[in-house]
Amino acid sequence: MPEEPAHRYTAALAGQIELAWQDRWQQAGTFRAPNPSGPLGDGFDKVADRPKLYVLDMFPYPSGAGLHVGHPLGYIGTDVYGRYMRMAGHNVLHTLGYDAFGLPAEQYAVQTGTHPRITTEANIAIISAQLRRLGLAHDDRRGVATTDVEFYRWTQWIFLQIFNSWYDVEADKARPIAELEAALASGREPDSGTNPSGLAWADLDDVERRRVVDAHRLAYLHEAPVNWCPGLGTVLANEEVTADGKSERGNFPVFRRPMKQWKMRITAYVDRLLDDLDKLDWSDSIKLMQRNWIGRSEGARVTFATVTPDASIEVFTTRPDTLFGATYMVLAPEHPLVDVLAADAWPEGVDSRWTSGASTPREAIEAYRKQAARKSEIDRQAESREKTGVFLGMHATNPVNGDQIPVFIADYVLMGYGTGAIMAVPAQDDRDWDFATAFGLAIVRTVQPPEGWGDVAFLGDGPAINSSFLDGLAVAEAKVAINDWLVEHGHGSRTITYKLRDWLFSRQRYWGEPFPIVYDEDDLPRAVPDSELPVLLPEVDDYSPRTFPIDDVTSDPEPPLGRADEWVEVTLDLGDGPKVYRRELSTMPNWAGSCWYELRYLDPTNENAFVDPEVERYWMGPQLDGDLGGVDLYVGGVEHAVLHLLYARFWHKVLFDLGHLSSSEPFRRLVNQGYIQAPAYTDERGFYVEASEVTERAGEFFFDGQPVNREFGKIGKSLKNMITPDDMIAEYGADTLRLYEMFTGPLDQSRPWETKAVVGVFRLLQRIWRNILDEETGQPRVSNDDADEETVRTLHKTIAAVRDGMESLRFNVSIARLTELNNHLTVRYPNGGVPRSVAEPLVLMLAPLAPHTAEELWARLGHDESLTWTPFPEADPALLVDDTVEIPVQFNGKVRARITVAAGLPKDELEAAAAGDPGVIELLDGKTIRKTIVVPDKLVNFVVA
RNA sequence: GCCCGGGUGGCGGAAUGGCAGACGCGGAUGGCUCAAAACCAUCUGUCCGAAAGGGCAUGCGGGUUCGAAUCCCGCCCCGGGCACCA
Repeated sequence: MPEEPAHRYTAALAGQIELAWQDRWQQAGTFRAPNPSGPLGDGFDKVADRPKLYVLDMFPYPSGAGLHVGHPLGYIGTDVYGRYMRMAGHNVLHTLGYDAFGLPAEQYAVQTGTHPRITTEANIAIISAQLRRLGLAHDDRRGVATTDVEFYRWTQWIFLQIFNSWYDVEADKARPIAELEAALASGREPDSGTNPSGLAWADLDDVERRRVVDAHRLAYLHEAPVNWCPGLGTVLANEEVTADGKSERGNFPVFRRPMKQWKMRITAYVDRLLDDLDKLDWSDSIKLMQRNWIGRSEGARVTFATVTPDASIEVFTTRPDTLFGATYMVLAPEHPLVDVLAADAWPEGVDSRWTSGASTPREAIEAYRKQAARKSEIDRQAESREKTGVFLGMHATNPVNGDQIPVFIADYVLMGYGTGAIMAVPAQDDRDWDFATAFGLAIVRTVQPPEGWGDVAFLGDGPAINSSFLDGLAVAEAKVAINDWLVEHGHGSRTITYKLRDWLFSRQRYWGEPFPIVYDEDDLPRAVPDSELPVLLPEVDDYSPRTFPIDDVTSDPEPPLGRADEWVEVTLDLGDGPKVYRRELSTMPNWAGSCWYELRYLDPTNENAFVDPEVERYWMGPQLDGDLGGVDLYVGGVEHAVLHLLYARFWHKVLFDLGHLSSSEPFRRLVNQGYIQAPAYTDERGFYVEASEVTERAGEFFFDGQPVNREFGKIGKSLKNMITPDDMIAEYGADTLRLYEMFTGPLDQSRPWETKAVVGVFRLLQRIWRNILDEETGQPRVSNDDADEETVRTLHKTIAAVRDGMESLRFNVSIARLTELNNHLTVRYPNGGVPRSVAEPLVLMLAPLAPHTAEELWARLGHDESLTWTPFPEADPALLVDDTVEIPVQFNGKVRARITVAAGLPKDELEAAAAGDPGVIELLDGKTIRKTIVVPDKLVNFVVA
């Protein structure tokens, strides 16, 4: 029997309402944000007097699995905020595109032969349907994908801007490379390290000059160590390499070796990337992560002479004050000096621990390098690991005391940081201590540890000892003194180093942006002219790179683009007549598109520029003195705290330097949303198993009959624990899903998914609906009577609290306060008749959170227009304060009584009222008041004995 | 290993130096009903107590303060990142 009232708020009704409103919004173009000019400029005059607001989400990768319930957390958050701010009077720009180049589509293509574009477009279609169903207020004209030809054409253009630039340290900004060429021609010295020949510019031939210029560019070719997997024919990410040095796919050996790669000179920007952090509205934790990642440290370079002339070892140290305690040295196994320095034979009486049993140093080095090449960097830095290494059979001279100290290679020293070599001071460094202990090396303390310090390194401050002229100085003083000494005697200099390395920009893959670069007969790179853009990704019949015998370390990769024979060679006229050139075969990394997509959203159809300057200035330009400009609110996962956010800041600054942008930072305010976590399960081997097929018996978890371990982590394919929004929408509707995700906690907090708790917010919508509409007829059951004073006060307190929650992105509190208001109405008006003067603000406050339901209620209350542009209710400050307040009276900080007094009672009167209260007098009997703390409107605390 | 974040009832959370546990889920009891569901009402941190009332309680240990979930120090556990996953 269908007992249910015809107009009750059910999942079916919610679904109908939602689809109808989504169609209506789309037809009306409700969420289209007009630009100040250009093709998207229609209707700007209507919003010209509003402040602008640019809200941005980190865009999704269109994975084949579609969206999971974790994705929309941020999207709903920005949607609620954007809708609220629009009602609060702003011109809001909000849209969403796709970060669509990437490995999964390519790997699928390798396996199936399906073109990644087909897979990607199908995935985008699925995801955009999922997103549309959430009712997000996006401007549908702006949602570009990084794989669109008209998008990556500009990614290539920006690459060329970077390629055709150099960093002028004097001017502290990037400048066009042509200006460098002009300066070099008129006598400017090349930057250090860019002219290995040492000859004057006039004495260089054309090719040598081009090499010098190329070495200045912000995008340049460089030998960089990578994980080379000949069996797969490609370079792998550290995460694709297993602990024992095999590829995760295929289980082939992986070798760490240098390879010629494109790099981006992000290190030229370190100081600006650091300094400008101060001006950004980002959380302190993210700023700290970026600072630590950049890793600026002040220290000294110290030169250690060896018996080989012209082959002294340069080290960077942050502790030059400990130089007297340097009892040995370590080079990274890949360090170029290793081959130069290594002795031909072991010295007489060499310690057997130093040789690893090899008969000559070179033999030991070769074996050790092989072993080190199989380890990941994370592994190599793990402090817990046992220290390994081999002796080079030779010594270096400690410049301060002339001691001959042995030189080793060891994998705990990395080529990528500092100079790739260290002076080892076991007494003041844990890793050096462990190594020295294992190899029987001398340990000399040069900082006095405190009394009773154990048999371990001492990293703290204390007076210098065993250090000649430094003795007695504290660490900071000793650093200054030794630096002066090093400079004076020509053994070193004060320097600053950074952990940040230049950005490795090449990928030996198919599904990415082709480089707009060709090589000439001298094998030097040349820019493809802007008029030849885009360089289209060619068709190939096989998406995999050429593979090699699994232990062929030395062969060079042949990326998939090499299979496009007709494409690889191209005839161009680069100003010296038509010639045949060979194209760059690698593609750009996935990060490239995400470095500038926020700019393209502003002007997605522009064919003449990546963005129109006027449009960019309107949406992202600096607003006040000291403001650097950028997106007004950027929301995304904290996993992008360093890489994406640093790369995007870097590109933005280059474009700013070259005069293409008015803003010098891309993201003015950043909020990291939390994760929705879900249980994931690993089997005995540590591999993830499909979470939906795991069963629970008596608190234990089983997969396919075998016990598995439960952990909580990010939802997604890698943990095999997908939960999709589609099921939730089918069961409750999109507004309920939106409310649930916003209700489970503040936006920046992670939370576990709990399907059975979703019903709570569904009931809230149902109760609001019932308080406003008759469930039998669907007609309003509100009255035009005035609300009573308590209801009016409750309404205004709710408005203030809801606004506060919206602005601080703590929507859970806004929802709780709306629930309280609605509960109050349910009790006060059990038979209907909620005053319209309360019902309407309630609907408007609900609108950013549950827009479909709110629109429907608003329409049924008799409004023809969408409430999207209706002003958000404002609280009357006079109604926020009550006439009387209840004050807790504490004894020694514990509440013992309560008194009710007039609000705003001054301190002395409040104290008198508390002391005069009969209950308090009784409690005070026999006690002495030592002190009284009075906080008006808050509490009274008697400190008694 | 290094860097960042988090830990409050059975569960999600509220309170950011001033009444710990708002709001919701779950649970209990009652109403309505022939009955069930739905709905409505009341209760629901824990221990002692018939009650009144009181003790304990915000991962663990210490500290600052009249007063600490909140600030400081040390530890434990969980999550994120570590440069070619996105």
